[in-house]
Parts: sequence; structure tokens; C-alpha cells
Amino acid sequence: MHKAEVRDRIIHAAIESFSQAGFDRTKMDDIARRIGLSKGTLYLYFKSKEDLFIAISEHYINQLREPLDAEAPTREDLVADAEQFYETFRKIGRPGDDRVIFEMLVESTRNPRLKKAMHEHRLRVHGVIVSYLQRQVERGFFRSDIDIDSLAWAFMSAWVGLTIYKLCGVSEPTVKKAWASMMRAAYAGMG
Amino acid sequence: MHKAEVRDRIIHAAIESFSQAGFDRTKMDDIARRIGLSKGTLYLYFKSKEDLFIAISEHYINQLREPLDAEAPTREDLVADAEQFYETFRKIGRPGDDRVIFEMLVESTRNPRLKKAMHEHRLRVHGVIVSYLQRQVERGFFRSDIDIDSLAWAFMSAWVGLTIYKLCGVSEPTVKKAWASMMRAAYAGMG
Amino acid sequence: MHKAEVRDRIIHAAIESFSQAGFDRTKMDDIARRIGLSKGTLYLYFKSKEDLFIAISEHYINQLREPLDAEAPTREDLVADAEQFYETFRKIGRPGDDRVIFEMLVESTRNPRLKKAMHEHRLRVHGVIVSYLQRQVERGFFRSDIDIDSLAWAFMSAWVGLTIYKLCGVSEPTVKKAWASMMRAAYAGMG
Amino acid sequence: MHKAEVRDRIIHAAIESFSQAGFDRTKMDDIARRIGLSKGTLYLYFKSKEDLFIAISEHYINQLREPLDAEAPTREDLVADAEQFYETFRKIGRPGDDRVIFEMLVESTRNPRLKKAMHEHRLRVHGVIVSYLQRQVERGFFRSDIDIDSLAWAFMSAWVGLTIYKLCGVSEPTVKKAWASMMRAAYAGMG
DNA sequence: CATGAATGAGTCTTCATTCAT
DNA sequence: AATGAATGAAGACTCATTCAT
Repeated sequence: MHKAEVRDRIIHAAIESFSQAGFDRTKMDDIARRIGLSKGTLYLYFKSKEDLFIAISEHYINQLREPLDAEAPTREDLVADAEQFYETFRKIGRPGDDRVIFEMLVESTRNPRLKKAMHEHRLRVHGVIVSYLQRQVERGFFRSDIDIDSLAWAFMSAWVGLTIYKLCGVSEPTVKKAWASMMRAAYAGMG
Repeated sequence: MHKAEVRDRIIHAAIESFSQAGFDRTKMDDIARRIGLSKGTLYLYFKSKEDLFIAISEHYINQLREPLDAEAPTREDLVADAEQFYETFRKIGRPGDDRVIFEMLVESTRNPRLKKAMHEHRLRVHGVIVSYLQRQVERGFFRSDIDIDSLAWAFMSAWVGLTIYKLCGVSEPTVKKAWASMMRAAYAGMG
Repeated sequence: MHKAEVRDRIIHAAIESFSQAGFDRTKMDDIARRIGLSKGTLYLYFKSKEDLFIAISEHYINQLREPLDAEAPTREDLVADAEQFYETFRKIGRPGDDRVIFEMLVESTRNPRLKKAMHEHRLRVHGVIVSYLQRQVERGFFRSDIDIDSLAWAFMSAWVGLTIYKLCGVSEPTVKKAWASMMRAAYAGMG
Repeated sequence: MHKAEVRDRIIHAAIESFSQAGFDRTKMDDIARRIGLSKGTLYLYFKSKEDLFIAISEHYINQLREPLDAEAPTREDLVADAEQFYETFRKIGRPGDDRVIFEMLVESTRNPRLKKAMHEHRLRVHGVIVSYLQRQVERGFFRSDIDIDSLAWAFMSAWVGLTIYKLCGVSEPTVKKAWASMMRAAYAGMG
């Protein structure tokens, strides 16, 4: 079990490094020193820098979060929920997570292995949102002629975009309000 | 004039390289070879690799595109316009542009000079969208109680998110339909 | 006794490794894994990788093989014996031995300790061959004006050369026939 | 042409290094410093350490030396020639050459590309010796029932063996006399 | 005795940058 | 203006060796 613990510490140090410097500018030495280990030790746990990064990515990708399960009792609550959505999401991840996920996004545009994994993850998330919207249609909260599939992609995109904006320095409240307004408008238009 | 032309060719070669490989993995040599110049020559035009990248970024940042100027005659046309928006945008940029802009986004999270420039650009785009929405409110096409500022951010985010999804392999039609659905819903909700 | 047995198993695993990969590319880890021991354990038996190699070398060097003791009854038998020589030698060593001995040869050109040991071994073998040839001269099988000393070196060289050729992919029958032809010609010339 | 000259200097520095330390223990840095260049420069001329080594090997392999062309007027001269053979050979190569060729031999037992090249070279040398012996048979200097093919291999082996013995510290005169005695005996036996 | 986790010096290789021509 | 040879700092990765358990 000790080994698993060290592995874990490496992963967290790596997340920090990758978050701060990005994949290419992160040095194995830097990761090692963050936890008082030597460079060589990292290679006992991960075959290469890329492997370490992929391990982290898979760690995230496998955490499928489903914050959309609860049913809002009324249509108004539904809107309120959607607005809360951002807050909910934000609280789940450790600080810094967004940044690594961004790195994963960047890397995935070049690394086929990562690209595939992230695409599958995206499809799973999409599925969750689709079935959520489906339920609301069935409950009569949304019109039945909406394009659920496309809207799910749109919501996901907006989420990704806002996350990136935040990384680029757009303030948290701005981002949160943007999400809420969008949700309010869209839900109104869908109802 | 000759000098400006060479500079231009370098910039375009660099855009291609940065698009394909990202900033860190782009080699000066690669850029040079694309236009049959020697590595050394690049340094006559740009002080460093970073400088070249910043020059490209500024080149993009200064291209403020305002495709929202035309006034739709009816509310229905407005919605149709918004749906066309994606198509419009897509046609403006050369293929590959998205990718460099993504690189710029990545870099801007670390490079203060770039961060500032991109933030200013973002504010300008935001301003354009805000005044566009404003006009629609004034024309009575949108309700006057909407949070124009936040919605502008939301639209921009959705745009950025979709662009990134496209880079990650989400198909063009999917992305386009997502944008259209979102716009239709939001405009309906705002009306 | 148990200790001697483990030591022996290490030596044999090492011989295999050195044979396959050569001294420099053999990893202590590889040797250890071949016999299900841990790397650390090797160091309880041998101070260093070099020490282990030297131990192996000495193991071989001390095996002075004297297949030249039997007296051929006639001159014709002598020639036949010489032709069989190759076969005889070949059977004595385990397969793979040639390869380690080649490694020893290589190393001995750099490692003084090994160089000395191998030189002494060489002199001993030379001595055996010299006295063998001497006996044949005394029996009147070879002319008395031959340069026994030099011929002994020549035979040894030819042997070494053929062994190396075999390692380099020259076929066993080719090598064997080469030895036989050489011996037949030389013995004829010496008779 | 300047480039070819630098390339040549690198090759010679490399030959020295490989001769002294062997492939694995030769450091690119060491090669570079021998000729006052930087490590990086080597990589402008050779893709990798292995490539540099292969280049050297091919350089040697392509030098097919044919010192057997001259016809001896008498049978006695033939023997004398053969005895001189060693001397002749020795003079052709630069000092140190034997050592690299030995390294090539070692490497060729593992590197398929090198193995093939050296085998082809070996076959060419073999061909030269075979036709030399053939000529002597035709001239009536050697008996026609000798196994020319096998004898050619035997001579080559003896040569290789002596070369290696020399590298291992056997003295030059010893080696030379060994060759002469062997040749005298074999030629006598073949005549 | 045995282990195997940890080490860190050592090496190859890359590539942005410089500069003499 | 252009070249391209040369540089050397930087960084990933390896592996013999050590040592606490």
C-alpha cells in the first residue's frame, strides 16, 4: 500500500507541475523535487513523462461526475438548478484541476491515445446531459421539438468556454453570471 | 516593401507550424524550411521564437471582426442570422487559424504580455456583442430585463467551447447544429 | 554450501546475460530476474558488476582444457585427430560460452586485471600445444626444423578466428571444414 | 568541401575514441572535444552515435584491399610472399585501425545492419583469396585436390585471430612469426 | 540473508540562438 | 540581406549501487 501512496503523491505533484507549466515545460526533476523524491524514482512508477501525463488524464477522465441526477420539483426550480450548476461543478474539482484538464485538451489534439480517451469521456458526459434534457421534456418542462442532442453539445461547449475564460483571467463572478444568464434564456426559450 | 513581404511569409509559415505542432514543439528550423529560408534569417525579422509568436498573436488580435453589424429586418431574421453566425465566422478565418488561436489561448495563460493583449481583444469583442444585443433590445426584439453583459460573455464562451470541440475532433455539422440550437433557444428565451 | 549454490546460480545467469548483451549492455536487474533474485542480493555475493564479470572470467580461465593428451598411434591418426579437434572443443563448452569468452577478450583489451589473467591462460594453453607438437617431433611425425612455438600461436589464432567467425554468423560446417583443411595442409607441410 | 573535411575529422576522432574505449564507453562529448568541436556539431553530421559508428564501419568495409594480386615468379617466392603478407597488411591500415575493426566485429554480433555489411565484406575478401589460391593451383604451385574454399576461410580466421591476439598484448614479432610459420607449413602441405 | 525502493551521476540528443562570411 | 555552421544549455531517461527494513 505504501507504493500506492507514493504513486499518489507523484500524481498530485505532477498535476501541480503540469497545471503551472504545461506539459512541455514541466520537468520531471521539478515534479520529483516537489515531493522530495529523486528523478529516478518517478521512473519506477511511470515509464515516461507521457505515461505519467496519460495516467493523470485517465484519472480525471474516469471520474464521471453526474450532478444532474436530482429532479427539480418545478420548472422554476429547474432554472434555479441550472444556474447553480456552475457553482456545483466548481466545488467538486480540486483547485488547479481546470488547468490540467486544459492541458489534457491541448495534448489530446495531438496525442491519439489521449484524444480517444477524452472523446469517449465527452460522449459519456453528453449522454448524461441528453438523458437529463430528455427527462425534462417528458415532464413537460421543455418543448418536445427541441434538438436535445445539439443542445447538450451546446451546453457542454459553453461550459468548456467559460472554464477557459476563467483560466485566461475572466473573473469568477463574471463567468458564473454568464452561465446563469445563458441558462435562464435558453431554458425560457426551450420551455 | 520587400522586407515586409518576407516578414509576411515568415508569419504565415509560422502560423502553419504553430498550428500543427503547438508553440513548444514548433522548431524554428521547420518554419524556415517551409519558405526556403535559413534559420538565421528568421532572426533578422524576429528577435526570438517568442517574439515571432507574439507578433502572430497581435496580428490576430488586431483583426477585430465585426460580423454583427447588419441589422436583421425582422425578429425571425435575427434568429436565422444568429444560426448563420457560425458559418460566417468559419469562412473568415483561414483553415488552421483556430488552432493557432487555441495556442495563443494556452500561451496567454502563462505569458503576461500575451494575456493582456488577448484580454483587451476579448473586451473589444465583448463590446461589439454587447452593443449588438443592446440594439436588439432597443428595437424591441429582446426583452429589456436581460443581462446583456453576461449574455455576451456566454455567447463568446459557447463559441470558444465549440471551436475547441472542433479541434478535438467533434464533427463540423455537430458543432454547427449545436450553435444553431443554442441560439434559437436563447433568442426565444430572450424575446 | 547454500551460499555457494546461490553464487553459482548468479554466475550462470550472468554468463547468459553477458553472452546475449555483452558487458556494457547487461543490466544487473536482468541477471537478478533470471534467477528470481533481487538486484540487491547480487551485491551480497559480488562487490560490483565488474567483480561479477571478473569472477566469471576467472571461472573460465581456470578451466584449462587439455584435449591433446592422447597419443595418436600413426601419423594418419594424428591428422584425423587434428581434424576432430574442432568437434572435440565444441562439445566441451556449454552453448553460449564462446560468446562470453569473446566478451572477456574484448574487456581484457581494457581491463588490466583481466588482461593479465587471460594472458596467463593463453600462455598455459600455448604451453600445452607446444609440448604436444614437441612430442610429435620426437616421435618423428613432424620434422624437427619446424618452429614449434610459432606454430602453436598460429593454431591458437586460427582457433580464435574461427570461433569469432562463428559468432559473426559463419556457418558451423564451414568453420569446421576450414579447420580440417588447414590442419591437413599444415600437418602435411610439417611432416 | 569544407563540410566534407569536418566530417572527416569527426570520423577520425571517432575512430580514436571507439578504438580506445569501445562503442558503449565512448562519449559523444569526448569525440567532439578531440577536435575542438561541440557535441551538438556532431549531430549536424551524423544522426546518432550509432550512425557515426556505422559510417565508420562502412568506411572500412568498403576499403577492400587486394594485396594478393601480384604473381610470384616461383613457388619459393610464393611462400616468401605469404610470409610477407602480414607485414604488408599491417602497413596499410593506420595504427588503431585494428581496434575499431575489432569493435565492429563485436557490434556486428548484435547490430543486424552491421552484421550484414560485414558479412558481405567477408565474402568479398573470401572471394579474393579463393581466386588467388585458384591461380596457384592453375600454375601448378598447389595440388589440385585442396579444398580452396575452406582454406580461404582458414587463412582469414588465422589472420583475424592473430590480429586479436595482438590487441590482447601478444607481441608483434610473435604474431608475425606465427603467421610465417603457418604459411610455410600450409603451403608446403598444399604443394 | 534477502529485499526492493530510492538515488543521482552520467549520457544522448535537441534546438533556440549567434555570428563570421 | 542571407546564410548555415557552430554552440551549449537543457532535459528525458538509465542503471549501478546503497541501505533501511
